[in-house]
Amino acid sequence: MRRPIQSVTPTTGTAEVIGWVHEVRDLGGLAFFLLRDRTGIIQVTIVKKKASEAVLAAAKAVSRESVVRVTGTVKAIDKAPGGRELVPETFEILSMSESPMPLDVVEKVPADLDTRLDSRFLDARRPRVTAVFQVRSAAMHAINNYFENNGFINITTPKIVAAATEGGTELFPIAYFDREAFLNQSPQLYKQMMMAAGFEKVFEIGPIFRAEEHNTTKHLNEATSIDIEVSFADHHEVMRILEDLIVHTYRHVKDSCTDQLANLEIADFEVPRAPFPRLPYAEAIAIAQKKIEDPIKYGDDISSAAERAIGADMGGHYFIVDWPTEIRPYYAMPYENDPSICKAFDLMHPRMELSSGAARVHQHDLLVQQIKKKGLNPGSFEFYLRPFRYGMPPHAGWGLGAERLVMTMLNLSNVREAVLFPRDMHRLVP
RNA sequence: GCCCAGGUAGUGUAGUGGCCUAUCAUGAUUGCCUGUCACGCAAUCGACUCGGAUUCGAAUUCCGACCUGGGCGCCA
Repeated sequence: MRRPIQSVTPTTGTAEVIGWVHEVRDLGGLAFFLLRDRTGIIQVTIVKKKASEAVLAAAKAVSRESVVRVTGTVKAIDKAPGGRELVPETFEILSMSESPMPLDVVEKVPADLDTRLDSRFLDARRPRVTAVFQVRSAAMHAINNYFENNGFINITTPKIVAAATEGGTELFPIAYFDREAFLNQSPQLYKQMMMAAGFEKVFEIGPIFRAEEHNTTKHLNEATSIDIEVSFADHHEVMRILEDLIVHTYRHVKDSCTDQLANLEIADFEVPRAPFPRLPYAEAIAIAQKKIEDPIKYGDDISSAAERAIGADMGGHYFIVDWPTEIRPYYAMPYENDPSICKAFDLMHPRMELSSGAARVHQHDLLVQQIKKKGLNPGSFEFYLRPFRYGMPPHAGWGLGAERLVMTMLNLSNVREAVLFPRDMHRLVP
């Protein structure tokens, strides 16, 4: 029976392990092989005078990063990593690795991100890369659990659509039989339609596609969006859900990923404390005006430089609330007493935006009016507008970028580090 | 899309007109080595993105293409 390497202790007795040959140190009469699986590393020690012919032959033939099965007795020994080593009775090569390798798994020599992504399967053998995706997995698990435990219905909506969700962003056109279709930029319209269906609380975690030619460390052309929509809720309520979810997710990662965080050399993993400050847009602009060179004024989008300046001031997660209606999508609900601002918000990490959401317009006529104001044609949104004529409840929701959440949580320098196979302007393979 | 910086062995780098038969590390191959843990020692192998131009001479200068990184813009 194969054992995970981590489970082999000084008192294990005999063990079978299967893993990749991480390093080889041949001292002459004595040779050390480090074997790695996703749980850890164990030293296999061969005393050449005592080992069988078959073990010696396999050990001589094997190359680094080959897959081998080793059975033998476990010896407690202080000098070995983990306080134990395996003395092989059998040493079998299951799959030889070619050499040279496209990159150095052991990380004696660094590799550029581009080189790493070209050989992502090898890159991901590195413990610190594995750790990122184990943390991502744990975070997504926590998020799914949170929704399931709080009465949300998990929905799946189409990624092939006929028209843009919001205007503005560029879409990827695709051939749909004899028609043109697009990859969806957001589940926004569909999750809103499920409010009219009476689902009350829905969530969807799925891919979104944007054909923007952006070339930055925080944008992807294919990303994972965590979306919710809640009936009879306003923006305050969904902000509370969002901050609660963030705290819950951080706490789960902190509790369940101690080894991974150690691998990533994150010693001071802090769970943020809710409630997060609510910073009105107007005040955010005022902070930015004081701190950055570039002119920024009320009514502008918040630039990256402004984001960072305000983030430095706030020091942790925070919301920017009460945005000018003009710079938010048509479905954001304007305040009744001052329609020039709306019930929209962004959740910010000091480094960047993580999420945006709003209380939505649920009145058909107001929605049509707002669509027109944005210079869009209500005719192309007919499928979306119809539900608003037959009893659409008031509702609110948000979308949260999964990759940015992982990126900021682990302080990764590039969002591509949080995606196995990133899609950007230059990368379509692998 | 714009601006800046780059493209040299499998990987990461040094080299800004001749001293380059191109540096260093890692790697691979071979040999030696019984406690390594970035093992050590010795030998060997392996590279100037492509096309054009300038020049007696180009990895190095110029032009073009392609590719990469960072910043901005666009975008949530």
